[in-house]
Amino acid sequence: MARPVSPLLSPEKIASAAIEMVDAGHELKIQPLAKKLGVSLSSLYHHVDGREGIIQAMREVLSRQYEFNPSIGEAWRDSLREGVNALWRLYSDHPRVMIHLLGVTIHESDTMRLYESLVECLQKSGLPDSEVLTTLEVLDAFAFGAALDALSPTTIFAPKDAGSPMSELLRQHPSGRERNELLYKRGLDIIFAGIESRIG
Amino acid sequence: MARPVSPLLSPEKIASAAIEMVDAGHELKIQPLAKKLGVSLSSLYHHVDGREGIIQAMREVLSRQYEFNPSIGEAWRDSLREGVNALWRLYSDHPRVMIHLLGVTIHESDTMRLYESLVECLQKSGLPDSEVLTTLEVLDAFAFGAALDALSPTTIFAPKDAGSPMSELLRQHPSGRERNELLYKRGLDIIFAGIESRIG
DNA sequence: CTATTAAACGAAAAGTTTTCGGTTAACTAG
DNA sequence: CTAGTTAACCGAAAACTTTTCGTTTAATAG
Repeated sequence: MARPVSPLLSPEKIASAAIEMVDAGHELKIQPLAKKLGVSLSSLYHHVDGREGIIQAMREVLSRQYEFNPSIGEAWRDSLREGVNALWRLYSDHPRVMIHLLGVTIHESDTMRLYESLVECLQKSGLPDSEVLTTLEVLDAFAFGAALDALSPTTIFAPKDAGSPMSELLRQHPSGRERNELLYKRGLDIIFAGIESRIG
Repeated sequence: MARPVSPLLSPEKIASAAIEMVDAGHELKIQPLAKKLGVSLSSLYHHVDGREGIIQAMREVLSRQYEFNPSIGEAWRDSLREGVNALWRLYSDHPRVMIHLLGVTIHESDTMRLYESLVECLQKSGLPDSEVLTTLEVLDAFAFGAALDALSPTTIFAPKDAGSPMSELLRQHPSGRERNELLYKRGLDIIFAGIESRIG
């Protein structure tokens, strides 16, 4: 086969397929990716610079996808919560992809704007300037950790002793996605309460 | 070479070398690992079940290394803080190893005991039973996220606009290890304050 | 003392990623 | 409306990694 009338591939198409693949729990392998895209293995190399290039492309596709426009005139609490939720969605929709992106830094262009919005919210909150960035980092770290938590097996804790204080609690504890979402919501509530107490 | 007088290898030795390797920022590859251990490639396969087996062995070595014995009669705040610090040390001493362990679940035996201690602290705090496990998960997710944050490049935020509100803050913001530790300490303070406000 | 198991090795096999040479379509000048 | 260049694809080979296998010899058990 020679050059087709319209291109079959593009960095975006490759990245999207790779994201699907990784989200589905598969390893990021080039051969299966080519098969999924219906092209030959070597064709991929005309659009991205190997495995590493595919990861870069995934990063770009995801940054573009998760924009955030804070509503004007909203209370800082609400804007901040919305903004962290956007971050959480980015992370928790694609935790497996995030692992590949860890060394790479998403922090740029579109995502940068999200962080800047969050900084503004925190400044409005009355938090001293010296604490704003660290607080943002705390929120980010929590959202990220909570998203990766979703990769844990459905039952995380499995105490040997059925009579332990933990076993009793586990009986009424949700699992799976429900557990993960509760963890995020509760954590955010706790951190917000913690921030308020620093302000007041 | 044939069977040596005393074995050159063991799962523990292999795991420790692998942990060193990964901590140093290298990929987990079998050939370099064998070289580092001064044995032939194939010898490793007598002690561990391939790559996956090495990861299991790393998990076991690390779980054993990070035990935690809460002091009797301490205030719950102090015990809880100490316990979370133990978790944080485990995660932040080896963030790159943690990435390999993500799907595998450390949560067992030694580490399990740590979680159980933390549950007891939280119960003593007066938090309603229905919130204890989720709160533990929040602390764990934060510690994990904060540890992975250390893998980010030294300067995380790099706004284009030098006059943005963020740029000003960045000028007085620490970087590298200092930044990461501040983030953890502040986050823990915030979460503790948040927990207190739920109790009170 | 002999049989079995353990620990190592080298070489081959299996699996993945990357490169290369070849083919044809699209684009760009003149 | 060519002719030359570039773009997009393919198949095959090369380069790397991981895993398996057959062989050698030391330790250990009966």
